[in-house]
Amino acid sequence: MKTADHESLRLWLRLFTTTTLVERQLDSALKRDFNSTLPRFDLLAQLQRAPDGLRMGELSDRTLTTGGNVTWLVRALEAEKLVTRRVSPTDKRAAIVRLTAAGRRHFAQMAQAHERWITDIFSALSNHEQGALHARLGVVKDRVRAPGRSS
Amino acid sequence: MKTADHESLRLWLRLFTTTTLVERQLDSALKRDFNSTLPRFDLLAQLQRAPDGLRMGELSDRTLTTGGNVTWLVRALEAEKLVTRRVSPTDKRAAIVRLTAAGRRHFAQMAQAHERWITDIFSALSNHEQGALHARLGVVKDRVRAPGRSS
DNA sequence: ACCGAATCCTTGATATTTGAAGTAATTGGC
DNA sequence: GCCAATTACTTCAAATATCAAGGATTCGGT
Repeated sequence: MKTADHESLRLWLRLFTTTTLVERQLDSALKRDFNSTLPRFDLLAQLQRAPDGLRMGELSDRTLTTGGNVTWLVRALEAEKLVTRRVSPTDKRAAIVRLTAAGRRHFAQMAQAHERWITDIFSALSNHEQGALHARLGVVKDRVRAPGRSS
Repeated sequence: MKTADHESLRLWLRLFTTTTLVERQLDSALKRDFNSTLPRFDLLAQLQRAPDGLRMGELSDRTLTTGGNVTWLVRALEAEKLVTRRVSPTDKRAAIVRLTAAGRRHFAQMAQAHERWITDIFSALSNHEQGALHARLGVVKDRVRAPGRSS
């Protein structure tokens, strides 16, 4: 009984711990090599997937952060000329954010290193195992009812 | 090639997303029902496992937060009479933190609800699948070289 | 015993995130 | 077309977290 009862709890603890550890490693590597952070990287990654740009709200959904935070992040990235904002022609309330050419270049470099780090970390698992993990996590994720984000 | 290349990336994105979603759900449920937070709960959980108490540094390791933050959290919990601190008899630099009786009661209530929430979320997976997930995550976790934390 | 190095924590400045409230613009039902 | 309800953002204060620096203490070799 004891084992079965706490199985989920142990799983959650491990999920949390593992994710946090990976997150820190990535974050500190981004800081070290690019003077950036994971939230910034995440935001830029979303933008890169969207050649036509994204609205603030879409960024907020996809990066799983609050609107206020997106405003803050975008302001900083804009100051560094990595993104631009402009008012949507069809809805004056909305702002559309895009990568600049410099932003694309900068992101491309980070993405390459980022992928190396990730691949290295997860190379401890076979491709097949990674697929299984991905699928199982998908089941859990759907159960928590996710609003946005692609994957 | 494309699929294989980005397999790890997709996995990491999903790991991150899933964990974040679960984390939020738990955090807001703790706030709603107990006016608490996940970091507080996590800290109390570590203390409960340690009847003899833990030093600040041990708490910091096990909860994966910085020392300054542990100081802050413990100060708050102490003000609520949920934990006590005393100087270690063998090392005057160290402070030993313990749950109070009230802290134990309070934690027990939260833990019960917490376990229900977790069990519910992960019930989407069979016991066997949970075990497999746990094992795979363990492999990843070990690879990232974790310093502390039990599970 | 003594001194420099390492350890344990706390502090204070900073950075980041959230959450609630406010502003502007759009929509939908009359 | 008009107005209340909704939506998209921004702002601001409060909550949290990090990081570097500093004080106290202990440890290790001599």
